[in-house]
Amino acid sequence: MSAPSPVTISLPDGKTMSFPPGVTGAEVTASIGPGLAKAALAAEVNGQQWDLFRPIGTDARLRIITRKDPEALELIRHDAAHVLAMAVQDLFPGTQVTIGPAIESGFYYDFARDQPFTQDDLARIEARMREIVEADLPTRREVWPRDRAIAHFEEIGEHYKAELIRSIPADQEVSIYFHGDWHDLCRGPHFVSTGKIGQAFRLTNVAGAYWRGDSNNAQLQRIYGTAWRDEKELEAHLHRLAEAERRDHRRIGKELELFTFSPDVGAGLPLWMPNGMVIRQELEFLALQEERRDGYRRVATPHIAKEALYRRSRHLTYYKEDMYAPLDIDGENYYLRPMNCPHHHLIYGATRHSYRELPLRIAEYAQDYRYEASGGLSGLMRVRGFCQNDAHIYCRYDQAKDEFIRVMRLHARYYDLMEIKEYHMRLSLPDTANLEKYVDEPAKWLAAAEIIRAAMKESGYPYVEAKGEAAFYGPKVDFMIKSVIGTEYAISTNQLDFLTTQTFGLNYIGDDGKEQPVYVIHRAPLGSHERFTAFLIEHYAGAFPVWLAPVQARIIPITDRVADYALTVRQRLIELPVVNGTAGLRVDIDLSAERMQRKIRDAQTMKIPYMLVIGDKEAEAQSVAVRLRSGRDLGQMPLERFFERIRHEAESRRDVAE
RNA sequence: GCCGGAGUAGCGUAGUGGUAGCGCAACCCCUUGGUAAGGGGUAGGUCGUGAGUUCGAUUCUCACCUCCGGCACCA
Repeated sequence: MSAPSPVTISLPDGKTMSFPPGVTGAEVTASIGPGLAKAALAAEVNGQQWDLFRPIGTDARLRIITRKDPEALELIRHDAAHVLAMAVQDLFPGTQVTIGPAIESGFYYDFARDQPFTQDDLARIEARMREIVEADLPTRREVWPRDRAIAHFEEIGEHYKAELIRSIPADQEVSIYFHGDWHDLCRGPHFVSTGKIGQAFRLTNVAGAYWRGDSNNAQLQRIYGTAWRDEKELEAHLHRLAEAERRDHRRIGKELELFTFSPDVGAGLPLWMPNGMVIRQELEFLALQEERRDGYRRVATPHIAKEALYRRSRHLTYYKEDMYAPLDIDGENYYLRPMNCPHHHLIYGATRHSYRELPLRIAEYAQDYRYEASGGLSGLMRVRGFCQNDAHIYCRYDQAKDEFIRVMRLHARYYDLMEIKEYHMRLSLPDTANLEKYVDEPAKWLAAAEIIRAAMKESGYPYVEAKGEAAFYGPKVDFMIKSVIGTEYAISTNQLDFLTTQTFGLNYIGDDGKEQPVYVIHRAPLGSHERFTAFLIEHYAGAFPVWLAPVQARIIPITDRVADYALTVRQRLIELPVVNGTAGLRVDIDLSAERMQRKIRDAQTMKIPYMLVIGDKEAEAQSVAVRLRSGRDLGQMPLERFFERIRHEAESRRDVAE
């Protein structure tokens, strides 16, 4: 980093410009080099817009950005990507460059090279990058005709670059950025020299990535790095990563003994342990209560079905790749079901329905199996066997919007209860340019999308639209969350289906005595047990509220003298009537020979909400000494008062503020 | 599925061409202790699975399984 001083820049018409006192002392850099090819339009200094010149028929701009500016981050990262490419080509001649953008928290560059980069290579590359930054090579921008650029990059063996330029319209010029002799096709902007990047960067990892994001293309090697304005920011970022790792549901799932996997069962097929099962059951019990309030009725259906069912449902047309191969039973193909809709549709179809009895809402926490791509499996977030909080609502066309809204409100109740705020809603639509993934009924797609838009508008929830994300049978609203490692998942869904009435012949008798088609809403506000629990583990960092905690209270006797009293307290807690509890309170007792401090530590490690310390004083007073996992000591509390407190928390599903 | 990396006791890890240590957990003994680790001892591993190379493989090679980081996929 250069010494703080006022900055003077020469501009194309010979004038120079110096910056006002406000930026004196700050590091000031320009987005394009002093070899500015064309004139500047405007500059931004400390957030203020400065008009400098009239445009001279060009898109070239001068923007002044100090390193303190948040925008500097993107420049630093983009510059770092260039310097990364320089270093790689310097150390590994013959490696072709492709693209290298700035991304959230860093940058990457994709290279074409036969040999993989090793961890040692990364260290060497990073060292070379530091030298290039130290050398402070000046940046220069040139504008070339497209054809010259293609010829040039082909000549120097950069075939990927040449291909990129070919996709630019023929009459356009392209900008080439030079850092010393090294140069790259680039739109810019860049700092005036490589020294402006600073040294607060790290190369983090290498990964495979397909050329132009298409798995039919060659696979390139992507080197990722992180870059910041100063060491402090870098440290803070690394610290955040470490914190995220501590919340990772895979790690906590192991520590708290919630679930496990076995190679002998298979990839993506989770085994729920007793502690994890508590969370499942409590979620299911919550769903049971909420759905009963909303008029749902429960059903139960098998995990498999014959091929004919999935032919009829169109799963074998649109969804076969995601299904496990069939089992041959007595010469017939049976499939593990990937969804529950067909089974539920058969239940609807088993009886006649009058318009008066609609909507009919049938619900089931139902097990599904999907043959997800092996590389996409991730802990409980993405699995091959899972249990969905599923329900299908069969209604009249004129009821669809209101039913959809009703489901949105159900989502809102769940999200409010669990204080889930970090998510966004996505209206998932078909890709009209690529309809083979979807049922070919353009008018019905439009009508369904309009119902959802109207429902979303009326309920007032913000959302974004996304093409190519719909189900094959209809559009939907997905609730998108991010895992702790930054991967986005749909955690809840609310879908509209116009196909089923045709494929399954589902209808109702209208007030005119004639058969009318039904509309179907598929919904899973709690997603699957697997993904939702994974999310909750990370959301709560394993410190579940009392209603979800596998163990809600642990009794810690200080001496053997009070063991009998401790056992009595435990039994009274277990038998305490709790309206919402699936099976009373979950309380255990630490009768080990360890010291109290040690027992407290063990309970803390398991993130148990309540530690009930019992010694002679408590036994004498028929009380418990209550410690919260936050570390707060609530002191001695009469038994009855503690019973009231924990019962209230379990029933309301809301912890008392600590 | 693809590219790369990795699999050693329940968990976290060290290590080696001559069949393996450490910490935590477990178990036993001593300690009966007042809010995050008292002390001592014992047991526990066919080093992911299978094949190959070798006098000898946990170590080297290959295949498979599983996991991790990305990419692609993701109702």
